[in-house]
Amino acid sequence: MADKDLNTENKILGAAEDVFIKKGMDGTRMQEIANKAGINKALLHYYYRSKEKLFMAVFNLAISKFIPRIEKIAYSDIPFFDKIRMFVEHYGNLLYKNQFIPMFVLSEIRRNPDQLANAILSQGVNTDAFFSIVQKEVDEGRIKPIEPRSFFINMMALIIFPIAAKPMFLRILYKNDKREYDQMLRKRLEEIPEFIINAIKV
Amino acid sequence: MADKDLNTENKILGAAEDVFIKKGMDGTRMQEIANKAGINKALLHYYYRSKEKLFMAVFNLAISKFIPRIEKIAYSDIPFFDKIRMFVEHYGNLLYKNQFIPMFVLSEIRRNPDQLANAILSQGVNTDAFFSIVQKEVDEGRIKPIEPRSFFINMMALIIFPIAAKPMFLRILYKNDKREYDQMLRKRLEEIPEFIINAIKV
DNA sequence: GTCTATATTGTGATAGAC
DNA sequence: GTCTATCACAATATAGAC
Repeated sequence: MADKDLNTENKILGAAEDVFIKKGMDGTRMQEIANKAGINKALLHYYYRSKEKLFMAVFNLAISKFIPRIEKIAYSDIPFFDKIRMFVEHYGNLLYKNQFIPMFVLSEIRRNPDQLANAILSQGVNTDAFFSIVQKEVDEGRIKPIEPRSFFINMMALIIFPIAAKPMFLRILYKNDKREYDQMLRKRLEEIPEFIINAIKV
Repeated sequence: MADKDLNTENKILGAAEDVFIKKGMDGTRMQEIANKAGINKALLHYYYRSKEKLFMAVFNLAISKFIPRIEKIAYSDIPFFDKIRMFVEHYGNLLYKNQFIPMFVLSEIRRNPDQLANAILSQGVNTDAFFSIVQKEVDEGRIKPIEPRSFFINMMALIIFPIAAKPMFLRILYKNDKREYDQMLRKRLEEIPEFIINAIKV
């Protein structure tokens, strides 16, 4: 972050990403962003008029990178269970490498649900592709009856929750052993699809 | 809240619970608590010396009410799968009736992990009872091999995540229809145990 | 115990020199 | 474009009257 060879605007955005995503809107100080970017507070306001606008730039950037893009996998020509495996592997890895993202998004939406949910919707989440293939599996009797949205929520819960709740589970169940916790998270990426498949197969 | 027949200290604590649990430490203003309690700011400091101390009172109270107490179910004399059903039913209902609790706990632990995880640990979470009965089921070949902590996390994920992420899923998947979302949450309490049982049964 | 008034501090934002 | 200095306001906390 804040590399010497970036222009000032990008240095600011990079530093703002770091701080906002770790600490959230309310927990972030403009001073900390300025320090991390190697400039002073006044320049933040020169490039982005307010904290709110800088935050929205970071939020929209985060959303654009971390919204699940499932159309490609959904419409690909592989068996349904392999689609599950591929999605969990792909999306789980993305979040594993960016572990602060889930709590960032959840916290900010809790703080300001209407505006920020709209920010997500306006970037075009496309879950319909996923829902229709799940429904088709159900209709054709290849998996147990399940409401596609519930199924989606189950899958996201199993992927996201252990990352979002890491600060808690790490201390309460794993004696603050970060290495072991991350090992568990990686192992989950293989176990979750099988867990799900066993749960729904006929 | 702030009923006329409560003494001042309890009026304050009740009002503080309402506000802190919805908005978190950073999002809460002492003025709002005072208003909701029907008193003025100075009295808050008379009873609780600082915002921090008032917050800790609320946090510890929340923890004492919402930590899962699994020993009783774990050691009861019913089949393992019925224990799962009973726990999901019981704990799920508790959180369903207190839907702000999960994000409150997760957010605050993210903000201040060491102090607040200790606050939880010092109230004595007892997950060992649960872990040992899961391990026994595995050892005796009645369920598929699974690490007890992973299993616990899966179960908690399926119960908690749809509540914690409600502000997001409600708007993105349910067109802001609160009634339908709550209906889905209640229905899940019956579906989750079967989902889990299918996933692990041999 | 409860109030009003005020002190104190922190922080987002702006003015103005260079 | 970038800086220093400063403003303006919000929020916690305290003093002191009753």
